[in-house]
Amino acid sequence: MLSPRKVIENSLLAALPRKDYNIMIAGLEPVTLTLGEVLYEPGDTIQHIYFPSASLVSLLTLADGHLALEVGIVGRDGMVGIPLVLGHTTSSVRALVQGEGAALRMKAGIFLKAFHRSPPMQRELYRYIHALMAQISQTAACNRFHVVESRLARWLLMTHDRVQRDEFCMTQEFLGHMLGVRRVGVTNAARALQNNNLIQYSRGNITMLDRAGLEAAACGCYEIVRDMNDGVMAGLQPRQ
Amino acid sequence: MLSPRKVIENSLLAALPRKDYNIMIAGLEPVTLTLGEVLYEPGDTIQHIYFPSASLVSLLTLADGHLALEVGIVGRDGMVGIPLVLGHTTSSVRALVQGEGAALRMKAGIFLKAFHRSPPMQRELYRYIHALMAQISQTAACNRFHVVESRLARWLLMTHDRVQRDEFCMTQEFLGHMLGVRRVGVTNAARALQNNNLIQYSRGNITMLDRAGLEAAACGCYEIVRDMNDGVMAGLQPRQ
DNA sequence: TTTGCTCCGTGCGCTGACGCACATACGCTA
DNA sequence: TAGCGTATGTGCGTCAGCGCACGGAGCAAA
Repeated sequence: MLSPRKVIENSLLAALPRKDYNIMIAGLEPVTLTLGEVLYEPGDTIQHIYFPSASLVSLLTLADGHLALEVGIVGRDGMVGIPLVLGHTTSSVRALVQGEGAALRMKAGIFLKAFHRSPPMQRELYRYIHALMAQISQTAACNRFHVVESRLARWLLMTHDRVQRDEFCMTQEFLGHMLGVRRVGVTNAARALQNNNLIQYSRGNITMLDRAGLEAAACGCYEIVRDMNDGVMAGLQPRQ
Repeated sequence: MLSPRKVIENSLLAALPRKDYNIMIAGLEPVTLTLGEVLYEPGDTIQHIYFPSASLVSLLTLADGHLALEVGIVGRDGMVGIPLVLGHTTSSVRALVQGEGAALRMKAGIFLKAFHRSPPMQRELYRYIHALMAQISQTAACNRFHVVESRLARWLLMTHDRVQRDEFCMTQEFLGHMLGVRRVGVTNAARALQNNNLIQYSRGNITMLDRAGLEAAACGCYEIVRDMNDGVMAGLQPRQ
């Protein structure tokens, strides 16, 4: 069975009152998401929703046979499968596992029942959707206006916030798909960051060396999104 | 008082059952939105929500003192003030009136009460939010990957769908803010479209000449977003 | 008719990123 | 320790879009 509550490391679940937590937990099963696994393609019917705990999932939009572009990151702060919450059964983006690790999974039908029985879960998810929309919007502007190096720094920071490890695995090819640029573009940007001793890079292993330095190298978009998220999370407690 | 129901030209309101429509209508007041009016800035507390009927509102993200970038368009198919629906009181984007005309407005507090009393309104708005997220995501990719000319064509088509007039008023400067490019970039793109007899352009007045041609000139993003919206709208009826 | 304002068109040097191709480096397996 | 596959580094020509600056054209009030 599932491990005791305190190790359920997903923020949305952790914030639930005991009663609602029990409603949710009944249908959840622990899974391990593997790097590169695709949870949904655009248009796919959503079979399961996922609450990442130690894993990380990217939401990607595709365009005209082009490269993909990441529009959102979901870690232990969120849920994958948001369309269900909004009364839709299909995903409009690709959901790709970008950080290997643990998650809790639930069948779509069971989730919907539990969701409708739990007003606190509803409130949390709606607020999370607000934060996600803000994240997507800001990322859109960032991808339009800022140079690759700043965007890479932002992306590393956002990832770091969610995996809570100083080292993670990520090839440049993969990063190119996230940022919507060529691998070579990532190579140059990563080397620039490495030359400034902000990160350490080797064969897919990225080590964060200097968070403060990275925040300086990143564009303001990182802070904007982070602060908005804080606002959301802070807002979770006082209500009712 | 408000005009009879059939001229309430907002899709979300028009789709409501009589009972729920009456709940909503009680708090609505007709207003005329004027070109360039800012309904919210990022961080602003939302005082009113708006259901555009003949008007058009752009959702813009700002970045580092850069140009703005449109992430979404709201016309008679939607509502402005979505954060309220998601339990938040502040906007994370700028809402700018981009097409002058009529809308129905409601005070935030009254709206929230009405919203919570009307499950059909809830269902419709949640489904609209799904469509809006899809629109934002796809627009993000489009703004990243496609050339100005295609994006301009897409933008004109999306606007045309919502204003349902063949002519509308829009300076190139303004368009630059929507697409996140310089005015001169718009000039070049607009001239290319005009040279192909797709639009007619003069001192802020754009006339659509050839929709099919514009669809050919636009990137696939237009169709992707439109089809997803159709899916949402089609989905509104059969449920329950 | 002149003045003034807003809007649109053009030119030019610059640069970030692209697309393509090839060269190296690491680490695993045989 | 030779070989192979994956991952990273480099080079080069091209181009869309930028920033800046100025020229011209339509419209309205004086």
